[in-house]
Amino acid sequence: LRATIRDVAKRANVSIATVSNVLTSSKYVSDELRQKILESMEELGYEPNVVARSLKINKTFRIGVIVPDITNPFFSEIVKAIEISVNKGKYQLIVCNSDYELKMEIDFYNSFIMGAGVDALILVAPRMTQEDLNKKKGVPVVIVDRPPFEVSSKDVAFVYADNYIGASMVASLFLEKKYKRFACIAGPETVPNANIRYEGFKNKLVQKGVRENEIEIYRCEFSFDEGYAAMGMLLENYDPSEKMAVFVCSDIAAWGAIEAAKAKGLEIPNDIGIAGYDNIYFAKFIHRGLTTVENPTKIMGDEAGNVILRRLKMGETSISEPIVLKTFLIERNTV
Amino acid sequence: LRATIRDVAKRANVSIATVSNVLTSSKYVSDELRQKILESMEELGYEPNVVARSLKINKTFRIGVIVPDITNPFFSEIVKAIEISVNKGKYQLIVCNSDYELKMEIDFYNSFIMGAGVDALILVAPRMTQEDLNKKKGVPVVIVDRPPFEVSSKDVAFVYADNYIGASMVASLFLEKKYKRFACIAGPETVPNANIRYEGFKNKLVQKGVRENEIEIYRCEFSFDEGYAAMGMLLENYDPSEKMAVFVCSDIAAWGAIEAAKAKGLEIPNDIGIAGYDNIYFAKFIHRGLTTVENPTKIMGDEAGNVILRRLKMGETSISEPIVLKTFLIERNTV
DNA sequence: ATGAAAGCGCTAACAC
DNA sequence: GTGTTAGCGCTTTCAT
Repeated sequence: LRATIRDVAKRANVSIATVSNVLTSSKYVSDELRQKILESMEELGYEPNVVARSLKINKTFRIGVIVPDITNPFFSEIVKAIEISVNKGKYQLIVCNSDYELKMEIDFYNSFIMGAGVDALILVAPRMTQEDLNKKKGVPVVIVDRPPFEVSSKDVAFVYADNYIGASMVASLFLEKKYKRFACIAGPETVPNANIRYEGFKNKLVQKGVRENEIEIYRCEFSFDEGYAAMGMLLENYDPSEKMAVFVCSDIAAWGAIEAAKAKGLEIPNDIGIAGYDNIYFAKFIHRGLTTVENPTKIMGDEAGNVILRRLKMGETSISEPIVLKTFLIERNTV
Repeated sequence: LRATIRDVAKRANVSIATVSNVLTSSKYVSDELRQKILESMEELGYEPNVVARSLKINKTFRIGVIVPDITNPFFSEIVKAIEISVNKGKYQLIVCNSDYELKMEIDFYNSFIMGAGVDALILVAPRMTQEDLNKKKGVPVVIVDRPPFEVSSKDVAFVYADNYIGASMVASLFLEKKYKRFACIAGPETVPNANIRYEGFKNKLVQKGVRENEIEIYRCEFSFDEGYAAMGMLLENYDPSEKMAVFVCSDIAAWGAIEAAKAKGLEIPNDIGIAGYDNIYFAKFIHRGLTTVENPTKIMGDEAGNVILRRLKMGETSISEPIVLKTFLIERNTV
């Protein structure tokens, strides 16, 4: 059995309070006793029980992270950045994959905000409605990669980049490169940013004279496989001479789309132009460089962690204004 | 402030024991009272405090996972599989990135096995020495993707595939394809499997008549960047007519190596053959298909979770024999 | 069927 | 400087 603070106290002939004092160094303890206590700990192989401490001080030093799929590089980059950021404050991450499913996401969310097993919660690209979100109890939450909205609590923060203008920049590029037909393989309708990207893309095109009903739209999940499948549908009767450019909702789906196009024998960007979104680490090696839009995973994760740390360590009472990050086009070789 | 079990009891005019009984459904409670209690909970927005429960029952329903880098697809696939597996038992994952650093790994390990903040621990491709590992206290640990060794505790399990024969299969393929020169971009010497892969590769070659001192060896970390850099060194004065084949320690490093070769204008596999290891999800799309060896992430993660669940839920007292998984060559287009 | 009370391991206020 | 003690929120005997 694991030794407790009592065992240490007994062995060192001191009270448990004194042991606790050397543990937390909250009070001065004479060198003599401190030494004896340290020895006793050593001999007993004692380590404090973090659960008991958590109960007492009402802090767990753990932060919940809900993410659609850790296997998607975009998300794993964010999670990594969050971890690095919060490690500065000795916090650990409890990460949950919702598998892109609303129901799982909500289940995780509810279990976190209620059980009090975490000190804070970070939601990455959540799909919940505003209403679900507002069930929030005591724990501070920060929402990453989703546009901000009115929120009932002063304890919800947002960190994101403006996807509308990001998407409009790819529309401009398509026009500049003289493509004749346009399509968007958008993300799921349940994802706010997916719709925003589509809108930004479409509106810019329309504004420049493209007729709205000439802009094709497809939908797919943010995954390689679904990007591949969506492109397959799009290509069903496509003639390369039409010079089409397609904006795919995310890099990982764009990669799938590219492979689908290649499988059909198409040359990129000559037979078809393809742009992604996110600028994941691997993007520069996808088909000699995927043209995409920067979505700063490292900065988003870092800022999310910072917001939490300020709130938790420095006791900042209400949470910051939405943090909006820079976005820009990354021109490479697929458009 | 969050409501406690006392508040609920008071509001429902019952004792806290009765409230607890409806929470845990460990004892029969009359419908009348149960109803009243449920209502009170609803009205107060009560949810049990998981920390207090953990302290009492000495279970946290959390499992620590230490992984070199969640951003590496090989590892994120494993973590995902572990999560899916342990979710069956309502366990959550605390994931820590050691950033491939021994020191961080050991620090995380120690903090986990001592603090008792987790019910079990999963180490993915750890670099610790046997000695470090044996400091283990009470918590069960399972070690994934590392060859088993004698261990002091009966509470350590192993899940892995035989990397020695996996690597020897790529050597055989190289020979079969009539390559004339051979190199291995191995992983770090601190990683047992990195050495085993190198040995398996080299020994097969030697056994088939290649002279040992003709097999070049380079070392790099399991990352894209380091694979790229290592290949850069190897290529410094390489003449394509020499028909070299290089075995890179992991798919992600192999991808880097491939990009480095492409950057030098080399054609793969004509000017140089490259094989990886792991068969990550993306492998089939790296340069029209990376030739590699299956390292079953899904199965490893799943089995690791199962071992833990059996130990934790079914109270299986000592832990299973090492679980060794199938491995096989995946021939694609880079060799 | 329900309640009283002990106690999980720790921290912190208070007393000496 | 050190010790005594209450109590964090829950589960679980043991009475009744």
